Amino acid sequence: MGLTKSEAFTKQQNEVANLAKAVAHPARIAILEHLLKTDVCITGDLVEVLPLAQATVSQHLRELKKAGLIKGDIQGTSVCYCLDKDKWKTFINTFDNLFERIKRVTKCC
Amino acid sequence: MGLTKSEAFTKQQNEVANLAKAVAHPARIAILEHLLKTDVCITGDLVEVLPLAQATVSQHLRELKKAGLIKGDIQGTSVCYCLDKDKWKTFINTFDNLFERIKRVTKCC
DNA sequence: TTCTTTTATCGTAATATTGCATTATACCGA
DNA sequence: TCGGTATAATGCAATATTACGATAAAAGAA
Repeated sequence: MGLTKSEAFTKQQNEVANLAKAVAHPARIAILEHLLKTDVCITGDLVEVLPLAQATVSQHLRELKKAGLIKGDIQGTSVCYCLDKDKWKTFINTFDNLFERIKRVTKCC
Repeated sequence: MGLTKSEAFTKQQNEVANLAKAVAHPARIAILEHLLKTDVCITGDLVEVLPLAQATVSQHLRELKKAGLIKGDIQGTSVCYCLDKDKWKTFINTFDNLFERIKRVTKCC
C-alpha cells in the first residue's frame, strides 16, 4: 500500500521515525553539511553545490523545514537558511536516549 | 522519478542517509524497542506486539538486517533476532560526530 | 512599468515503500 | 513419512518519494 499505519504506533515512535526520515536522503545530509560549513546559506548556494535542479533542492529544503530542522528567513529576493538549534536539541536528545539504551545491551543470539 | 541520485553524493553522505532510512519507520522503531526490552526475539513475538501482518513484520526485519542493525540466527524452526552491537557502534559514532558539529553551530539568520 | 534575479509551486513521470494474502520452505515430533 | 508449526519469499495494489521542466510570485534595478 505504501501507506504507513502511523496511528497504530505510539506518538514517540512516530516522532523518532519522522526525524530519521528527514535526514534519510543524501541530498539533505549534503545540505546540512553545507550549513555546518557556512553557518547560513541561500538556495542559490546549494544549487551550485548539489548535483540537483533548483526545484529539487527547494523540495528538500521544504522537507527539512517541515521537520523543523532548519529555519528560513526571507531577505530581499533571497531566502536565508540556517539550522534550528532548538529542534536539533530535541533531535539529539531523542537519539542520545536511544543510543544509551542500545549501548547497555549485552545479550545476543 | 523516485530514484535517488546516490552516485552523485559522497559515500559517507549515502551511508548516513541509509542508516537513517533504516530507522525511519515507526514499525522498525517498535522492533528495536522490543529488542531493547527482551534482548532477543523471534518474528512470532513481534507479530503479537506489532499491529501488522506477519509478512509485513518479516519485511521490516529484512530491512533492519539489510542495514546490518540486527542479526538473525536460525534456531530450529524459528529465527532468533538481536541487535548487532558492532554495526550500532558505527551508527552511533556517525551520528555523534554529526551531533557534535551541530552543537558547535552558533550563527543563525 | 518592465526586466532581472531568486525562490516556491505545480504538474508529470518514474521509482520506492508499505502492507497483505498467498505460497513456498524448513524443522520437529509422532 | 506425514502433519503441525513457524519463518521466508512472492506477487499484487496503493500510496509516498524523488526529480525535473515549466510556471508563478516577490523584490529590487533600470
